[in-house]
Amino acid sequence: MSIIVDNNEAPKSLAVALSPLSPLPTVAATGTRADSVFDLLRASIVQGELAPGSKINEPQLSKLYGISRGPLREAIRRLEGCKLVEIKANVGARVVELDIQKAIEIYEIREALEGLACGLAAERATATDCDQLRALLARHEAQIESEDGKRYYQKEGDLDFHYLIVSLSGNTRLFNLLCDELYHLLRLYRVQTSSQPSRPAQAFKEHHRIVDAIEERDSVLAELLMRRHIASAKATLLAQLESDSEPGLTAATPCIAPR
Amino acid sequence: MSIIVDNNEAPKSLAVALSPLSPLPTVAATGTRADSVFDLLRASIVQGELAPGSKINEPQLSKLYGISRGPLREAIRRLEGCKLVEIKANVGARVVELDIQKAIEIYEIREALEGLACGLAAERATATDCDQLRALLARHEAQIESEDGKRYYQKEGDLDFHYLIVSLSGNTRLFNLLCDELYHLLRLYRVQTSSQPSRPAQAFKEHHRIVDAIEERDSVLAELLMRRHIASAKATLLAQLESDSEPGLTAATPCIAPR
DNA sequence: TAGAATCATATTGTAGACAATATTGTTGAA
DNA sequence: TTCAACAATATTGTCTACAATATGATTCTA
Repeated sequence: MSIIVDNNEAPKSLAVALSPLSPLPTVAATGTRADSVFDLLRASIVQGELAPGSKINEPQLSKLYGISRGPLREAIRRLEGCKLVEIKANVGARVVELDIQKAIEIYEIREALEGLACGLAAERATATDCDQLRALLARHEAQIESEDGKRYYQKEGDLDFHYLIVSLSGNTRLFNLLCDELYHLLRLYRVQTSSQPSRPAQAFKEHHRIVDAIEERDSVLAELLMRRHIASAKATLLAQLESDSEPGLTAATPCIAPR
Repeated sequence: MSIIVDNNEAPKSLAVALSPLSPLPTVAATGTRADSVFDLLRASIVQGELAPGSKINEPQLSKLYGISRGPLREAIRRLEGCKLVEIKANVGARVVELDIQKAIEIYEIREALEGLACGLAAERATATDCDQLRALLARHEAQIESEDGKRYYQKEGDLDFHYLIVSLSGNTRLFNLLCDELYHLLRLYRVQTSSQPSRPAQAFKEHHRIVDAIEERDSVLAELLMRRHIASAKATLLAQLESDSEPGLTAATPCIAPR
């Protein structure tokens, strides 16, 4: 069932590049065309290849991916469910436009949900789970040495940590909510503010404290620390967005617009 | 904003009865067929007309609603986004099966999110907003007198209150998350445990205390009270689900399966 | 020239037919 | 009788074509 799209620019072939972003193995394997294209489109949006605010042109994309508009439209509906595109009847879909207001809303929600997740993780994590957390932090410490690793840590490594915590919460709906929806939006923001100095060292320290609390089964503290951690991240992001907002938020984004 | 449920069996015509459940006016007006059928299907699922676990048969439903499978499939994708159906590739969609585990997960999330919403509402609510809340409570008090009103209060009036609080939070994404997704699932649970004695008087008292806190701009207290309120509701629901679980949760549901 | 109405074009929404896959029932052998 | 392989059926996945709507350009009028 290999599908080969041989155009040079923009999105890649269906088989390759199923978002190297996802730390957890997604199904994919035997999915439908609609599923594959959903993954590809999501990756394109999240990586900024489809610029925020840009139009989703169905005939164009269906030609690009080599599928008909039927499954494409289903994929777009799923993207709508993830809040990555907005659909207006008889007009079509556009990639979501990010702004400071939306960032605030997302981080308010994230703070509540990850606080919950972290508290639950503290109640439910086994010794093995804690080992896993420590191992992840050790890896991050190593990566944080090099400049490349630092950049990775800022971009994806941080999310790795949060993925793991959320999965340890044992609440699968919470996991889906955060990892299948919110985190992809966060990536979109990170692409936009890619020139950040950020605060990897500080974040790393906070991660350690959070794991301490989880190991001690202190769910109240774990929740509190995670909420603070996210509040800090929010402050950092907002500061960057505000400093960028004058020159024009969307204009500054890397954008390979579909012709 | 009266809510009337007047259908006897199964889905209705496209024009009529676009889910009388939604307290807030949804767009609908000029939507596509896919939008209309989405609303109808969601109402059918939420009201238990399409039994939990039952198969979504595309040719059947497309004939029933008088549309082709294209827009129907888009509607089903949207239902998947709301977690009301589960889709397996090459097999199809089934109405979600509710169980105690899922109820726990939903209420854990709800507690965190509505706690957040209530805290935000306390920070942001204007005097007019508070008047609105008081007025709603007064109406509920009147309704709670009669048996019919009591039943209404248990079923929908309670959600009215929560809708209002969430809308006062000023966080539109939070509003969508709760009102467009979670609350519909809650209704599904309520249909299943429709024989409940419940605790309307107690809930009413708690609502009043919550409004007190919001009026006093005490966001920490408002969050705390809301979380407790939902924790109580969760305990009530779980007790009912457990008492029903022996005779068979799904078998006991009212179910008018599509022929 | 400015604005409104009209027309041409492009894009979305929908329908129906076909292909691919899963499900069900049947037959045959052990 | 039971199990497995196979065939028949039903259902999902996909494609193509057409209808409905929106968008943009053009023309006409004030």
